[in-house]
Amino acid sequence: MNDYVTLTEEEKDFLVSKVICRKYLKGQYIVQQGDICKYSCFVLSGCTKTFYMDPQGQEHIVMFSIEDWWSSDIGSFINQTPADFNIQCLESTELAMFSYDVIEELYSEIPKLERFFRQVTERGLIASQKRIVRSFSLSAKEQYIYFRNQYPKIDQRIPQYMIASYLGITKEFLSKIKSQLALE
Amino acid sequence: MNDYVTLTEEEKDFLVSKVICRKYLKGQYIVQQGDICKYSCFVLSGCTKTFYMDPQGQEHIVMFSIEDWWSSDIGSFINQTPADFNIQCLESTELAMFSYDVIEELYSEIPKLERFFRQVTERGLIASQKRIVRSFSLSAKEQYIYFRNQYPKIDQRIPQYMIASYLGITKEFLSKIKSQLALE
DNA sequence: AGCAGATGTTAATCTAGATTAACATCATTT
DNA sequence: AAATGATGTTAATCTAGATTAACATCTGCT
Repeated sequence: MNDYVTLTEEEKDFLVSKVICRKYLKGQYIVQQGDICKYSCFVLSGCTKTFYMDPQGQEHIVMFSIEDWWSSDIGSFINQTPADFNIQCLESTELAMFSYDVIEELYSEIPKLERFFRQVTERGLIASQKRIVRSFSLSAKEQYIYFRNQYPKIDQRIPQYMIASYLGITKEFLSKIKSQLALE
Repeated sequence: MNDYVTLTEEEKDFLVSKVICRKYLKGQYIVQQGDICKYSCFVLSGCTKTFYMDPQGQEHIVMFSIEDWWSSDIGSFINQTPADFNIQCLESTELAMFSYDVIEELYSEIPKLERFFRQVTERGLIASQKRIVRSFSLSAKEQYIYFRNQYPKIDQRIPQYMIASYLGITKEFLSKIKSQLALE
């Protein structure tokens, strides 16, 4: 965060006093579908997956969040409505958690943060739109190659079947793609 | 916009003095892929399509913007980098255009606008994420039904082959879906 | 009126990716 | 070390949606 906003000592103290730092264990849920998402979380260490469970019980992974990423169901957080997504820790994960009430307070106390969070959201929107374009202009194989480049480390940290779910394909087909790529 | 921010008379005057209102004709481009997107545009009347032209020359429609929507390549606008998308008018279209330089000026003169644009971006991000989820949890037919409900009017205003492109399917398959739905 | 270009439909064939199921590996637990 | 459960691979078959191509309609234009 230091890269994006410069805060005075008092502002820093105020911010730190309002943020909740908490550690979750592997497997624990930060948000469950249907809950109201009370916190917007900055990942200090570890890894989370954000996923949607469809009526047929199929899991669709929307994003992975690793160190220095944000993790929350923004739709639920912003409007304080039931979450569409589950967020679960794939590893032991440390979070800096901004609660809904506190974030409004932070905006009025430290107007620079309004700008900061606008920019965070802008980057999120840009990434999300790019993902839509990829999903309909690239083949599954191309998307997997893109994924591998985008997250060179994450690939080793999470199981293949979750990568398949993130890409919107089956684990069997991902396996086929990987063996194809190995031959090339 | 009046629904989201309350401005004093001076603020209103200042805003109006900085915004460019312009009319485009059907077929004209507001942004072309590779350009730097200089304006973030609010659609006063008419309709635009935002699309990506892939290396094979295939057109992929990312969104339609009608009255009261925003239309821009935010990625390009925010970072002042070459645009990934084309934005073209499907009808004669009136826009309120906020230039990159002016928007920064507006944020510092009228801090309330910083909040307003953060909220606009948040709503955009929520919509974009929901679209991703739909694209991998709904069949083409279900997505078309969703589209028809979401934009009951747009359906009559734009050609079928563009709707197909928006849905990420071919026009022939959309035609098949429509005749299936007509029988039900 | 008649022609050209843009849009829409139908039907036959093709393919990327899904599904199913059998088997392989690897960790944990007992 | 054997057993259980979680993960990964391979191969056979199936299907949603793509492609191609022929034919309608529906413009506007001369």
